Amino acid sequence: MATLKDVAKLANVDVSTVSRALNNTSYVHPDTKERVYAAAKELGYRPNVMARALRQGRGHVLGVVVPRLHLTTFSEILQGIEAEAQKQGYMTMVCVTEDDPKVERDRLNRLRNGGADGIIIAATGRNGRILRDIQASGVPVVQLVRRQELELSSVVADFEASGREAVQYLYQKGCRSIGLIAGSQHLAPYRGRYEGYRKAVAELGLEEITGSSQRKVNSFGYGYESANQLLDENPALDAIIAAVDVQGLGAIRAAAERGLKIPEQIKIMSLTGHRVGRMLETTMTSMEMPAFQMGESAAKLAIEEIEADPKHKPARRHINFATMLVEREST
Amino acid sequence: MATLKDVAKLANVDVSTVSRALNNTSYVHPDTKERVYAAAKELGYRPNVMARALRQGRGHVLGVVVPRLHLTTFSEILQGIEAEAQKQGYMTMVCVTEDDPKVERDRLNRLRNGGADGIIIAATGRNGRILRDIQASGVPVVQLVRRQELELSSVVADFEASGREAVQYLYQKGCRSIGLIAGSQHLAPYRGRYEGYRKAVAELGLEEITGSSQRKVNSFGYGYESANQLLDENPALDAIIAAVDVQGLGAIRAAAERGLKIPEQIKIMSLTGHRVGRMLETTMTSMEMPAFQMGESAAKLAIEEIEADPKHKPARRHINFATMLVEREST
DNA sequence: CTGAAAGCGCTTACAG
DNA sequence: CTGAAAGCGCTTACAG
Repeated sequence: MATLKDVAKLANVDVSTVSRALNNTSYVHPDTKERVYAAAKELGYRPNVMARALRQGRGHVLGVVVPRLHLTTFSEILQGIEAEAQKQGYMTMVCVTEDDPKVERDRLNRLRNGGADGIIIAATGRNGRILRDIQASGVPVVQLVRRQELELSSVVADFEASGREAVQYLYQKGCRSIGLIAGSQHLAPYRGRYEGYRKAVAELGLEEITGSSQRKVNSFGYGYESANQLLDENPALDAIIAAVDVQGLGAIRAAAERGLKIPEQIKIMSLTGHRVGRMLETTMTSMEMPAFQMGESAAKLAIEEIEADPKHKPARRHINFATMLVEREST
Repeated sequence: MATLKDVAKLANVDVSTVSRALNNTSYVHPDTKERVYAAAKELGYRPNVMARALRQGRGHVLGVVVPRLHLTTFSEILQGIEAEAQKQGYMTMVCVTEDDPKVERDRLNRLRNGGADGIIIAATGRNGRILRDIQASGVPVVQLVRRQELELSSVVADFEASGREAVQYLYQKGCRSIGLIAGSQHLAPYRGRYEGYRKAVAELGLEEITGSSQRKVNSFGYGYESANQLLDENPALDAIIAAVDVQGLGAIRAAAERGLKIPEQIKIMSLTGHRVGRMLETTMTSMEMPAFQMGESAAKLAIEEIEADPKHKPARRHINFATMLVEREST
């Protein structure tokens, strides 16, 4: 690989001149510039990003830490992050934790040692101190979907509102016995959805009916088992709200197996649309969140903070995206 | 951030000794070592990965280039890559191209300039020369899912066999008019599936019936439109094979809208399982590919070649994973 | 307008 | 067993 030195030799100038010419970083005589360009081209010169990164103290890398990608909104969010990163000249380093705090810690440590200029994370909630440390050391941290630490910027969807609106919508559709597949209360989004559900149900004078399962929370099995539990214990149930799409799929399956007609006998909807809802045999009503945009937004926040003048770092920001009811056949 | 120099000063030794002690790279007196460790700990020293990368000419980074992630097997494959990368001390840099050759070229150029030690790519097929160049320049390239260049290592599923076996399976189930949602013939996997289909149909003396659409190939809409076309043009159709799951969902939807009973009146299956097939109201038979393992395998190939003695680089390898028929309710 | 020098933070032959 | 020096490939004040 040709280096700056090789180009300099061929163009008969100093490496510093080559650097300036190639980066347009200060005036260089047009003739010289031309010679430099020609030499660079002839040698197929490509700047070494690691050297530049070391020198500038910035590698133009965004670290992204998520629990999972497959069949998850994180895959769509990640596409949004990557798109924005591309636009701004950043690369995206991705780490999958499976929500294991130890794995998370390892990856964070690796990322902070110069691997990433900023970190976007859907955290387990067990490494809060490390995250605050990282932020304090000058590497901005943006929380994704799960807001665990108030001191760190975040991009989330309004899960509480989505829980509330779902109940109101179903009530207006005539439902009076509305079950919620609640999910893990350790994680902010599930907690938020439950809060919204709880308040709306109370306001409407309905009974609170929740179901859960021992399975992995973001799974078909979780939805399937929880729905069966809800249906077993509440013969009058006329609606099921699932926290996420794959749980909703499980609930649809459970209802279908019992011969319950959707939506006539039971209405089912999901609080987090993956865009899978519209692809089903019976398409599923859901509260869609703008996942791609949320990714872009998180990337913007991180990059803005990375590139801000160190003396005037922007304040922490919490961005809350509204979710939108998309009515389909299941309700 | 504390540097080696700071640690050296505090421990009263030279930086080189600190480096040796911390990396266990040659004998250091136990007492010295202890002092170094203590100093490093006290300062919260973390090695700067960029400096190390520049010096060693290797950043322990794997570049992964895919067309898309959301609702795609690539998200699962990526999890496999990332898991193997983690295990071997590598980070994963991901680039999403949307199958745009220009984006692909840009990202590849960025990756090769020191961003990545090896590249795993599901390529558009339009940047073959760049890929061969990269491989020639010492950065190994592994093709993923789509084998476009014979000179480059690859990890794929046996798409041709999956097409063939699907036809044989449906034939044995009694189907005699089997349609294929073919997909783009520019891309190796679709071509492979079609080849398998074509041969099997010919051997069995059946008619070749294919459908397509103008929509984005890996989409619900593509499957929906193609299925409608197949059903319109072939009243006797008794089976539809979709190339990928999301197309299969579209086909199921199209059949359901026409009031066709699945599987009694029409059987539907997919040639590439995303694990979505088992979550449906009518679960979908599919040829599942071991996506996670394929990711691990691609990462292993790449890392092996990265770390091989430059004098004895391993030969190119083509790994072909068998797919497996998973029978469900749709057939 | 351009060159010479220092330095980003490491690693690694080379001495001793 | 450890230190001093060179160097990975750049960028960027500092002169002139």
